[in-house]
Amino acid sequence: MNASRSPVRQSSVRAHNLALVLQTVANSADRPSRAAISASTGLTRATVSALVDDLIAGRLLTELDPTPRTGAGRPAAGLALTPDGPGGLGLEINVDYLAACVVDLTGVVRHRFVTRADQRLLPPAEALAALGGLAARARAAADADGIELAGAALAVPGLVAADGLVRVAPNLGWQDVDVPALLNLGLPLTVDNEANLAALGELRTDGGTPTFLYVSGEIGIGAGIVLDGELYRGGRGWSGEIGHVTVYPDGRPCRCGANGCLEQYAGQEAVAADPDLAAAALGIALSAVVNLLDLGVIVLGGGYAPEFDRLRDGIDAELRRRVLTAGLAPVALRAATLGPDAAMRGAADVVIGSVRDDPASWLARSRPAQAV
Amino acid sequence: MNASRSPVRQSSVRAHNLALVLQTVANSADRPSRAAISASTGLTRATVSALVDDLIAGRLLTELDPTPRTGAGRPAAGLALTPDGPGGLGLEINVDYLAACVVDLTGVVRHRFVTRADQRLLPPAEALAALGGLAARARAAADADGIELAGAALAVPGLVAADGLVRVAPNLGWQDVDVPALLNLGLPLTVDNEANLAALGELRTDGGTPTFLYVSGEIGIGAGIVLDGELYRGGRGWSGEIGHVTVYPDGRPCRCGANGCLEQYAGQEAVAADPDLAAAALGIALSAVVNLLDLGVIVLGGGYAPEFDRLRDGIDAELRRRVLTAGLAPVALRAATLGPDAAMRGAADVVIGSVRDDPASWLARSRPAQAV
DNA sequence: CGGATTTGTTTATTGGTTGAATTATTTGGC
DNA sequence: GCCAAATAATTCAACCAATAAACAAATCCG
Repeated sequence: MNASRSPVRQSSVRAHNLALVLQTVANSADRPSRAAISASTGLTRATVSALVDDLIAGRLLTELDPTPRTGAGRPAAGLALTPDGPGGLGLEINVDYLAACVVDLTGVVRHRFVTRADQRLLPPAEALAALGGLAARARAAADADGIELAGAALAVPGLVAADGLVRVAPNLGWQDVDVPALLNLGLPLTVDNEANLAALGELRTDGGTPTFLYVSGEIGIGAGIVLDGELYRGGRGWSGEIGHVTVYPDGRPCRCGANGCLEQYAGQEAVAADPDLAAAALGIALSAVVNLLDLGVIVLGGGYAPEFDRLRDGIDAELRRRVLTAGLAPVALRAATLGPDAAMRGAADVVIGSVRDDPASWLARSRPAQAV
Repeated sequence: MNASRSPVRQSSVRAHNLALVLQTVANSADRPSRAAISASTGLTRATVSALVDDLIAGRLLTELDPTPRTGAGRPAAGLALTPDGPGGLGLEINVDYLAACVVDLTGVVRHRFVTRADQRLLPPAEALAALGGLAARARAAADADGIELAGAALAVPGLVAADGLVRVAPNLGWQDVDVPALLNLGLPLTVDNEANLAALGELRTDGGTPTFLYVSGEIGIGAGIVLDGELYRGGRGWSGEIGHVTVYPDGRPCRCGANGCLEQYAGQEAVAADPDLAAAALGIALSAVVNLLDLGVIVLGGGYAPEFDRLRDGIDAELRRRVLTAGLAPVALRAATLGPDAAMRGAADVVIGSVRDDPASWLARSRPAQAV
């Protein structure tokens, strides 16, 4: 148990239990009743009722008239997340497109906007201005649906510091771009690495194992490490740079200055040129990850997903050979289920996840002008 | 915020705040007063007083008569951890010795017992029986000091499953040894990998950065990954197997069946034979770790500690070359401060850490026979 | 010696969960 | 068709723990 550094007051108890109830509903396949929530959380029915009342009043839950249950006794009222409560604005900027989407609390993509254009030619401020326009359209669409955006998150193909400063995004040609200063949406904005956010997108859609590695193969190679349902960002937010893990110490020179980086053997071009070489290199690097972190599941996304069948066996062979515990428990390899939208979806999920994880803060917000 | 799966009742609030107060005292360089604790935690003085009363009654804190303070106003009563409260029993079994120690709540090693003998010749049951004898001596010594052992933890050089089952300890010749069944001390027993526990030992003594990698070079090479002050054990508890990270894909064959594992280039023999080669190989593997996990500190322990000066530059060179973010923030390399006792110390620290992190459970224990 | 100052305790209040009793709404048996 | 059993949800008194504010204790300083 890691006792965090802050005191707990009674209101924290309520905040915690509100989150507990909301997440129980969210993670439930069916529509649980108050009594079912009480049974599965250990809270009293009375307490659950009180909490649910708050969540309904705050437009996070709805009671469904048609009760999906049978048996003897008073029928239960099914509870579910509201599709017309708060929503998340997911944004992505990448080499050849801009994208925005609105996801409601239930996780459904309600609106999706994409602009194809080469972003490498533009100064960051212009690219972000264009993205701001897209975001405004998304926001108008959300307003029309009665969805109040709780925040926005932006996926960037680069290293992002904790405050949203993009230190370097090589394929965009960006360096030290202060995104929050250039992209003011009037919403709380989170900026994160695209592989990180794509990993979170996979987490939410999969629903299965909460601990896995997501590897995205584009021009560069990035990875998102999800441990116990949470993204591991590292000390400075620069985790997951698997593209620069050394595979062949004296191998091909990399643009980063080192030799034999994975990126040179399993980047987009390399995969196209020689899938077997790419698979072997990936297998070597992934074995290192599994030996270090004891992950049971690896998800291949981005450009790897469509090539999955061509890569699988080659990767598997290396994993079986090089992972110390491969004999005790095999490593599962899967293709990502989300397509190219993964990062944008993950970004939106981060926003709605923040509401689902801490509904009390959302309910307590100084209610902003509804649908300006 | 990760809302965990359990409900929070009022008693949890108290449990949390008890831990908060106790840890505030533990992490304080001086002897804080109730008022100082109140200021640094945000709890009311009245609340702190009530909590401190409980902790004193439960023999976790003591009030120090000589108050180390000056100024105007009523003098404060200094608070400190009691040296005669609960203690931890740290155990270690390794290739050529058995060891046990008693550490009190303040972190001081009160007693230490070591038996040198080759454990590879013995069946596991016999080795554990001998360890049990050592543990009994340690317990008697603790009793004589008025220390009530809160539990025991055992460091083993091998893969340990969550329930204490040692799946394989190659250098002991163990396979599937059910340690808790063979070593009944009448105390809660934790079994963990030696590198993991040594890492925790370093964490407690260092007190500095809570995120680092501890690498221990013995016959095999193990690593403990400490993230935000907590050991990362991986999905099945088998994290940190850095010894089998591939360094040279087509290199020397390893006893694990793969080729080019770090262990073949930086194990005990390899370091002795060619320190430069070992340093380069370590540097390559450590670069992979840093690229993946964004760690800022690496601690070299075990057999590496005495060789630190010979290894440092070679490792550093590879890190500078191969870590993508080396230019943005350098990686700090350090030798471990704890000697060969690190794992045993870490084991004892785990026990006293469990009391410090959750004093409420300790206070609520069905008081066992004192000093049987 | 008396005011200022800081520490620690006492007391009434508040917020939030609990448990038991109560009300509500269905199924099923006679 | 009506009553018993069963299940769902709400109401209400009790309790637990933190809070705020007043109060008591112990020292320094002028």
